[in-house]
Amino acid sequence: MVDLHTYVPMIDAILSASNPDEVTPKRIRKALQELFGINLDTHRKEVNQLIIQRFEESKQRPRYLITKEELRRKDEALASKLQTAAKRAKSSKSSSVKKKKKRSNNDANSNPNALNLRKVMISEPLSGFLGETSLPRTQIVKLVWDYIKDHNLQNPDDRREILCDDRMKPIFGEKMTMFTLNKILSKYLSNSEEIGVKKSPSSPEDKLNFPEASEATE
DNA sequence: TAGGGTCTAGCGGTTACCAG
DNA sequence: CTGGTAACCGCTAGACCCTA
Repeated sequence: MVDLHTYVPMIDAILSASNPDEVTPKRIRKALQELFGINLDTHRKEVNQLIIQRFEESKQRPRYLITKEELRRKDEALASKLQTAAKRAKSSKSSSVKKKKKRSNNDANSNPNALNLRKVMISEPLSGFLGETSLPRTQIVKLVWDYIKDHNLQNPDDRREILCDDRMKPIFGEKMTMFTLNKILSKYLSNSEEIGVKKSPSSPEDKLNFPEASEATE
């Protein structure tokens, strides 16, 4: 039985010396193997868990060479990677489980939906129309619908169609359907609070900007 | 065969309409 | 009455393929 805690000081050292954008549990494990001349493959899960644990604790310790903001961002990035690694390790166990087409309600409920919480920047003239410069997307849609109903702008023959008034025309045009509403809205909404905000690595362009995001998981 | 890497569907929120 | 559909978004669980 290997006492993994023997390697804690070295894990800490690697974590503190590593670039959070590049470090992964796998890389740390491999570094340990090289440094100590051992094979940790049979203890992979335990080692990964220990690395994640040390990472969490390392967040409590100060680092002086970078700014607080930089530190916060790097920690968030690494935390995200390590958490994803932990999730994947968990989910991989169920790979043989019968496929489910839909996720359970429990899963959905345990995940606060980013779409509902994340604020988007509203550009002119929509911001003038709504009187807000940033709101969650769902709230923007709701506000627009409130306005439409308050002013009775739906086509009585086809209530999916919206006949825009003078205030709406510069933004939405003469008329639109409830489906194109979202499409038009998206023209005036931008991501997000700041340039370079963390985006999903799932799109091709993001992979270019965040190449490590797709390789960091274990 | 386990686990890493990549890809994709579904989540929530809004509404009205239509088919079963 | 209920569920599906339509538009849009970022994130993530889960599926699938590949590698060691």
